[in-house]
Amino acid sequence: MNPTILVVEDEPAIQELLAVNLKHAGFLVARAASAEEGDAVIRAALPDLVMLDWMLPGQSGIALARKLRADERTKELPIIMLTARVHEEDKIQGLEAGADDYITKPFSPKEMVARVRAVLRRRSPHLAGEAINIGGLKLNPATHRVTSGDQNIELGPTEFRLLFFFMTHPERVYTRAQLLDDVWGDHVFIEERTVDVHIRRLRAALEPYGHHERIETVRGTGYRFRGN
Amino acid sequence: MNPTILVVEDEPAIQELLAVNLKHAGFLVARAASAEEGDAVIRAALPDLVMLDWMLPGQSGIALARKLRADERTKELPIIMLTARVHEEDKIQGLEAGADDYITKPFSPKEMVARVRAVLRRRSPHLAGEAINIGGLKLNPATHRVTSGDQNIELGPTEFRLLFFFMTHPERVYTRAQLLDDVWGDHVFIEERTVDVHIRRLRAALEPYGHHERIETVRGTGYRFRGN
DNA sequence: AGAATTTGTGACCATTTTGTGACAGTCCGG
DNA sequence: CCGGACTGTCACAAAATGGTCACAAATTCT
Repeated sequence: MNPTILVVEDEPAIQELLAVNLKHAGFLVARAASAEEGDAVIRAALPDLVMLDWMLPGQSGIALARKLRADERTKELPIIMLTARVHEEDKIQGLEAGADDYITKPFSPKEMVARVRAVLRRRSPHLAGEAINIGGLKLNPATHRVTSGDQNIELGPTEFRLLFFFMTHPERVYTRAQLLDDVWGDHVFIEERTVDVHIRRLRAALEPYGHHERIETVRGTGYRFRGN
Repeated sequence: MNPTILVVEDEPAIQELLAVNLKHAGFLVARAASAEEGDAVIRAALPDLVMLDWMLPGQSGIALARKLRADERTKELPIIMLTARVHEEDKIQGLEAGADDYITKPFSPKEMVARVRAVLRRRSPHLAGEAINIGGLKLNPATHRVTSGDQNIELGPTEFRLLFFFMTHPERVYTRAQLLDDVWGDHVFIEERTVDVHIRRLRAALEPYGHHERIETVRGTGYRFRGN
């Protein structure tokens, strides 16, 4: 359902930045810190798109791109190159190597995500994220907006992520632990009850529009978003 | 409730990729980086399926597979092998070792998840997250919903667990002690008559839909869920 | 039939689980 | 450096659930 994106980037901070924003946009993210590692991951499991840093320790990103294009199995794999700057000659090299798009640092996260969507859409339209509409409650991942009819619903960041997760996984019950894992991130140490509080805040925000009852409590287990 | 999958894979990036996609599909994921570690994990807590890399440092995956098949307690444990390529001879070895399916690298994450579901479904449908349907009474473990036709049946947590147990073990008589063990958990100290009360509550909840008579009393012994 | 067992039922209350409001720390833009 | 937005925790309130009990009803045994 959700596309998997492989991020090949040696700088931890930038890798993290990319990963967070992509996850936030609903993508699944795999990471690699070097071209070799990226190559290994790709040989094991084809992602839907590769985001490849131009400059990598050891084998360069562009070399990996060429290699991918040369292999029958990865010929079609979309590639986005990350570069400090694109000179004309780099561009030519890159086009040769077969990148589908470039993103130059520094980049805005929103733009980055938009580029990823654009490339995915070109390859296979259904992978790109469209606005989700469930019973009149609309969430647009691209514009980061939640609306009901023409009314704008203001949400804090966490509320937004929570609602996004629910709307992309309707009808299914999630425990507090699972929600912490999926919405907050794996390694955090947060009280499970904190989830309750955010559920409440989200409900309060949706309440004026009547959508609050979509978030159902499943006693003894967790919460569920009613998808119909 | 959600099936647990043990991933035995030494390559961190691939392990992560597997884990991310499996979690996303609603599975709980345990990890091990070597056959030995995997073995230990399995002995500590039986997962519902093992995804086993063919090539592992030290003891090979295939050796672990054989070992699992040889042990009475893990004889039935579904195994999916991850291989770089399957030669005919590997296949024979693998079949001997008792793998239920193979996934050859590179694989697409979506396909991988589909395979896992397929294997689980073969063993026991409800583990694949499928609803159980007995005579029009439907129980969906993923959404934690019980329905008859399009009517929603509200159940408390214990009632739900009890019904789940019955529906996954129809046609068989259970004593109160066995039910306490299986539905409540081993170590509890609860009056046996308490089971009767919950049976009654469950019957009451099912009664408006005519399914109450499925729960049959076997005098002098216990209860049975009629499976057809 | 009458007594003895076993199971069904309704009610009660303690415990557990969830909802809510408040609060203090952090982060960020101005 | 200030003020506002946002988050994670707490403590307490509200709700629901769960285990028992006492008694009724049903079944079996003499």
